[in-house]
Amino acid sequence: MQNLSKNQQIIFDLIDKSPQPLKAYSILFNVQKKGIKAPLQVYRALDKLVEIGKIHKIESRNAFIACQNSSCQISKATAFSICENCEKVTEINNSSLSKYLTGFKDKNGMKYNKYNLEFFGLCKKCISKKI
Amino acid sequence: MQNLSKNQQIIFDLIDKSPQPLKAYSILFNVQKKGIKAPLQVYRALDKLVEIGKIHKIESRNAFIACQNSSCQISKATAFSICENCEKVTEINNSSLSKYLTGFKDKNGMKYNKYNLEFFGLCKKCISKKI
DNA sequence: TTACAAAATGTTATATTATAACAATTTAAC
DNA sequence: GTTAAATTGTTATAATATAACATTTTGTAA
Ligand SMILES: [Zn+2]
Ligand SMILES: [Zn+2]
Ligand SMILES: [Zn+2]
Ligand SMILES: [Zn+2]
Repeated sequence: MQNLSKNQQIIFDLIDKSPQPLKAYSILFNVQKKGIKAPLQVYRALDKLVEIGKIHKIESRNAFIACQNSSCQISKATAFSICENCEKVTEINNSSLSKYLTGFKDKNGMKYNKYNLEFFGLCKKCISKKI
Repeated sequence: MQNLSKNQQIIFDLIDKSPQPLKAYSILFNVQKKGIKAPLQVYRALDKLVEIGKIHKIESRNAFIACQNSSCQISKATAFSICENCEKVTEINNSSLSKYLTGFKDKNGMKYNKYNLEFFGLCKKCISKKI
């Protein structure tokens, strides 16, 4: 766990406080008052934060969420549940699932060193609202 | 299995013949000689093809691949292996995996109706080349 | 066979997401 | 202190995707 640089810390703090995933340009808008003015500054910080496992990218949403586990072994094994109604995203921390997927071998002979899994459905709240 | 419209058929044929996933603007470039001139025409066909399960979107690559199974129950349960060296993508068809994931229940009480899984690593060829 | 609705198409403009290229500054290691 | 690596700053541009609106085609049923 290394120290974050100024821009990395500003952007991580914002994402970490957010209850839902944030998009890059929404992050940009929110950190402009702190002196981060250009998309590239945001993307560079995001790249680094993803690389060190402090945040994850939700690929189907082009959005970023703070890691809710212990940096997921540097983002090598990630799983999320995504509510298609309210867009709430939760990181799944389930050892049976991660064991199964980490140990998974397909017949194609590929050697996997990473996976990303996204489940879609309705969250408890949205089910109970019968939406 | 409904019939495809003209644009849908043109674009599906192109994707289906391709050994690797295709990106939207690469598709656009390749079908301009067939009269499809605007991005929106491509995206509309892609949306429809995804909806009916003839193709899948590889989210981490923003690219599209023809379904290699039987339209994956209308794209509700998809898994891919992606070589990070040569970018070869293969659709995984493994009933143990799909059973496990379709039956997966997390403690958060969410009801899942869909998932997408992407494995990353090195394909056989790239391993043997020791890249 | 006409009338209607749904789906698909055509077209222009624009929004959103992401990177290239280059220069300067800060940080960390030796 | 010198150097290399990482980070930052800045402008421009590339790549991905959708909005809005008009028209045409297709399927269905009176
Ligand atoms: Zn995590
Ligand atoms: Zn919800
Ligand atoms: Zn499929
Ligand atoms: Zn390969």
